[in-house]
Amino acid sequence: MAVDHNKKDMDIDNKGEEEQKGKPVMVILVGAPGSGKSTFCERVMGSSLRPWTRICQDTINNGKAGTKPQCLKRAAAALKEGKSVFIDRCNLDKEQRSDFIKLDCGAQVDAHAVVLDLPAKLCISRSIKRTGHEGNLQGGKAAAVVNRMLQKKELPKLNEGFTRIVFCHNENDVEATIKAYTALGPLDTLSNGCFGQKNPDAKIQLGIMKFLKKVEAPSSVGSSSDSVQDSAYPQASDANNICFKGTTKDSLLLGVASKEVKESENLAKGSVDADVSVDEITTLAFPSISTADFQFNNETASDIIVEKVEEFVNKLENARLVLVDLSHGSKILSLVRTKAEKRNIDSKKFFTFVGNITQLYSQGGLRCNVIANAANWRLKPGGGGVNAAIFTAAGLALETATKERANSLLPGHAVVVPLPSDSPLYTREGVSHVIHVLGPNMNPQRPNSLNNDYNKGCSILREAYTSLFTGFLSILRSRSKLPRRISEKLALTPLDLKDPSLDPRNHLTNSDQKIKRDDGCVYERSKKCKGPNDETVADISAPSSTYGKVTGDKSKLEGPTSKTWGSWAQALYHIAMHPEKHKDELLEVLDDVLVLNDLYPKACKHLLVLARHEGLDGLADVHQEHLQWLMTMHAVGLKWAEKLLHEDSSLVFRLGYHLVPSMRQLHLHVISQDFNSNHLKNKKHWNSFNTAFFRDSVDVIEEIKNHGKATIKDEDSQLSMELRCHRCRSAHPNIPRLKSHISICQAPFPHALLENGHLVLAPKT
DNA sequence: GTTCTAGAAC
DNA sequence: GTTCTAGAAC
Repeated sequence: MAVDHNKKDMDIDNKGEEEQKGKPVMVILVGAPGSGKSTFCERVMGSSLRPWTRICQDTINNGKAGTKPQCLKRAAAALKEGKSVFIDRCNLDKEQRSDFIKLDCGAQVDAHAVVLDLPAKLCISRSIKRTGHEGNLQGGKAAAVVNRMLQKKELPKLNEGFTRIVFCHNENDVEATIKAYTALGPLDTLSNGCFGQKNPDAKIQLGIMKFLKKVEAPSSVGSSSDSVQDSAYPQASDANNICFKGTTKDSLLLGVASKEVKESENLAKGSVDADVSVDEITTLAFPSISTADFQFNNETASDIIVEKVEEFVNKLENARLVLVDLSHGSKILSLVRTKAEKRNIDSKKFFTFVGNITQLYSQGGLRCNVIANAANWRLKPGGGGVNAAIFTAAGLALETATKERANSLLPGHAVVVPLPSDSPLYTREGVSHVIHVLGPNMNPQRPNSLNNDYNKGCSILREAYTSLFTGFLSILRSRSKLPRRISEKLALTPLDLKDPSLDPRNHLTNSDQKIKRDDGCVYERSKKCKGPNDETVADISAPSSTYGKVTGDKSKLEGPTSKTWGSWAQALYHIAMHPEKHKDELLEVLDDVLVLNDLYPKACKHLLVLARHEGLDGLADVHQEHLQWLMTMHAVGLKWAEKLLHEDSSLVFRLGYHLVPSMRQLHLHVISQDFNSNHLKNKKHWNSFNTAFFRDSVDVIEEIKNHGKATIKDEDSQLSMELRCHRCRSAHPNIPRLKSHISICQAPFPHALLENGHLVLAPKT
């Protein structure tokens, strides 16, 4: 099975890069005498298409035993020639291995470890039986030697410098690994990661395997006997069975065997505890969002992942991003790996990794301080897959900590949750933060699927990764107390410096994020984002008298009040996030806000003041903690109104927000009240500036001060109201007639507008 | 947000 | 026949 996957990888990798030369690989075999290292090499070399050299210390000296430096020299020479090498010696401790890993052979060479961690009993009996073994370790001496070696055994870890480690505990594992290396053509690569390490927490793994079987194509799930992928998650340890059920008469051998098991456990545990406090590179491990149960197309998803990684990777400084998948044959990993290579994304800053996201350190040796969870909208455990695994591994601490941050999550959004130090995920794996992120659902079997609407799907998936990576950046910022540089200032809002817990982006209020759910864990989107139709349906099916009784059922059918943004609605957002790319369009660039002319002005003068704050899309997102933002925007808007009044004192300005904006990113309109513009064409245009749909900036500030949020209601009815002159309030049948009226109407403005600073006029002279 | 256009309103 | 609106597509 592993072989099949590799072939698939190969197909993808080779597209358009036929002429690219393969990279040699160094495979360090790790195992006691009698574990089958030489046999392993011979089996692979016997039918491999890749040029291999076997470096065997027992025979390196003209057929006699040689020294380690001889092996090193020979290995370097072979690698320089482009040959792959097997280091066929015991390599049982870290020090023995490290010189080979550090070997300088001109080119970049991946170091793999193949650990033949077979039962000691088996190794010893083979050593005893064998005659003519190259190392001359025969007969009764063997037992004592093997015993001694195994006592000092130190299992390899990825942080020694390996890109891939495979543990073989039985003959089936060995066979599968031989197959994988035999099938490794000159241009192929095998997945990075740690495979087959004994697993202390089999329950979670079984759950995940079950989940994978449910959602992956049947072809990707092999029989457990011949697959490297499956051998990573043994359902029962054969090694243990042999050790403890062994019927050997030799008590020495039994003692060796049980000691081996015990020791390997201790090693794993001890080393983690010792290293957790070491401050390593900050790393975010994240699963592919939406491609499992939510069935987002792998090809498209991989494009988006690479696109978003590319966008963020340069902002990471010393931090790294790692895309993680459990399955060795992961399609998404191989797609992303290929595309990231093509785009020359720094492989030190971003790489893919096969492993369980909840055991990256203890099982894979990869330290990740931050992990992303493919969460469900309720931010609750369950469901299966990554979400279930993370909540299980992190314990109740994560649930509690999550609840403090948010109660729900919208597709495309993320929430950063610092992990309490009593969580096992913190103590065992060194994970300090979990970022929950929710992607789009394309699975028609799940409630509220996007029904193959990949326009929406893609934009939500993009948002999801943006939110995830921005959340990660906010953690980085909160860690380093260093002042930000200019470049970061351009990309990030001031709040990013603060503790992520203060970042309003990390909080979601329930009130404006009502999301319907079904029984499961999956976010449910109403088919139409807005519209009185939905309300009507809900009213009919759930009359007001029974409203309260229909709990959690039809009464919640309105769906979310928030909406997804089409690609056309992102223009202001892009400007706010990357003002440096839009210098020509900007009238003013400040730390917190930007000022620009509205592209389609609805009056002689029509400016926008844009908040440079990720996650503030419209009034609905504004809360108490954004008050300073509103004040700044108002002050800047006022300054510009006054500036324009200075140029033309006949103008009158009004400052305000649209109740439900069409364009993403909170923006304040600064608009002159002549409405003399060819771009003002329809009822919606007019009403959006001349009904309650237009919320005066001063009123919004008051409302946020007093109530903590803006009331948003009747937006649709406001937009379809009859057309009335904003001065004399006369009604007009259509837009042309209204426009001809307002061009001549000289009536004073209504009192309400003249009071409390709603209008900005030139000072009377 | 705009553009396009069918069909309603005049 | 022309003007205008409103909904879909982008």
